[in-house]
Amino acid sequence: MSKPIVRFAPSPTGHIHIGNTRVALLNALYARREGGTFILRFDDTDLARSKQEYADSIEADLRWLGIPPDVIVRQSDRFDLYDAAAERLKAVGRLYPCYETQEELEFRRKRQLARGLPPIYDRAALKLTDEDRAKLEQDGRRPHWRFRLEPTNVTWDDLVRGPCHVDCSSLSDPVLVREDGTYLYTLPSVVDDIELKVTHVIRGEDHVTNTAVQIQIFEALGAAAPTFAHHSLLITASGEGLSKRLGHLSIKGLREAGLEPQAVASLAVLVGSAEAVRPVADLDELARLIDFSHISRAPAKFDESELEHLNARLIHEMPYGAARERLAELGADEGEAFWNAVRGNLTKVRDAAEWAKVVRGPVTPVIEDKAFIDAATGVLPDAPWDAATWKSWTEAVKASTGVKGKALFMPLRLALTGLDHGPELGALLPLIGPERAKARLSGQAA
RNA sequence: GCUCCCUUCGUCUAGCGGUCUAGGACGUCGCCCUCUCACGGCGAAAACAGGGGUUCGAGUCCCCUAGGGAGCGCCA
Repeated sequence: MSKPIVRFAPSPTGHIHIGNTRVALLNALYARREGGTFILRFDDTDLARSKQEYADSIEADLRWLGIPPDVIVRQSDRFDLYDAAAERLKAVGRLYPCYETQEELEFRRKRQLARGLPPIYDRAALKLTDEDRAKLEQDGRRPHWRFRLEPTNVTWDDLVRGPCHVDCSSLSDPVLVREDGTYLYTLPSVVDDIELKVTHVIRGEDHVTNTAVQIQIFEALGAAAPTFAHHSLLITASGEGLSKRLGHLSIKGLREAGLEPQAVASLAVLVGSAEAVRPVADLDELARLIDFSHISRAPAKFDESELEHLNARLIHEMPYGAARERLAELGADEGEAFWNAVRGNLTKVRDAAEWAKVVRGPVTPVIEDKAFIDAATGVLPDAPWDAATWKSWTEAVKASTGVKGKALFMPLRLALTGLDHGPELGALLPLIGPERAKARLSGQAA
């Protein structure tokens, strides 16, 4: 089998969210695993709503996720192609002009709905004579163009959903070209899939009905339809669908919240599949876990708070090398020993800054029993300090004061770090060092 | 309103007629580790939406009901 060519085709009319990310990742990772090509195609035929700002943001999000596209195309650059395809469809009688206004259509839909009928276009325009059309044009009416569907039961074998069928006699002939001559998404999508030799269309199940229409267009254009894979949609824990309104679930928002891209990717790819949702640090490994036949057909409820858990677990095993650059950006790069000491206490990498401050200071010590702390200071081992220093010191304190257990350790922790919780002091003490430790034990902020 | 899809522990799911007293993961709870909070280890509780069929036998097949999702745009 040849290398797959896939595409992620957002319209740049907003920021992408975790639901879009699922589509992007499934496409990109599948292509990566199979040695194929991942195309980012901006479906920006709606010039009024598309914005460069959003296109830039989508590209940045994909890079952050670790799936930069191999190819980027813009539908707004490709109108010639669509014009040619439209002409071809007109020539074979599959694209016909209609003159109803949007108000008329809206009215008819409402009336059909009210009578319990599906709101389907009645194809009145097909009955128009040349004279009728000439008269309408004379009156200043401009046509929009519909694709004439064959009333067949279109079937395909979906990689996720298995055998699928849609009865096209229950569908409206789709409008392909607007009154102002611009294109709706349908025709450009099919034309580009043909032109770009897309082999697999991987997208959400909201496109299932569109697929039947598109298969007819592929055929009308003399092309073979690609393979389709329609995955289930994500819904929030409270049961609502995802929309662009959910700003905090935008990739931008998640990034700004300090989450790791791998945490987001792991959830987006694994939820709603037979694979256990778990943090996968390596995108190649995540790619290996994709199995279209094991993606559920039911909508997957996902819990945002799971993102934090995933993130924490990712960080607990994150090697210093992977964290180093980020720590430096935070001004919290205190070396490998520091990272290994604190990572188990972190939920986000940025939280390391708090512990860097504990190590580096200044820390305001908390001392309740000055006599005890003074006694402990008296038996402080000489420099240099290492991982064993804490143990030998606390044993000396125990021997000289008779204090043990929590009563021994907690006052020392509070004096040294100012906090009642945190990483093991055995690891922290050498990082704090004799100078700062002595100052803190004497009650000074250091 | 109509069409399509779906319904197994709290959540994501395994299950494709007997191997299911229903398995895993996350979460929860308990125990262990331990100077603290975490991490880690071990263990426990926890589900076949409801009702009819078919069958020797149903989580698995069929029908109905209920619930959920999607679609029915001169949006994508």
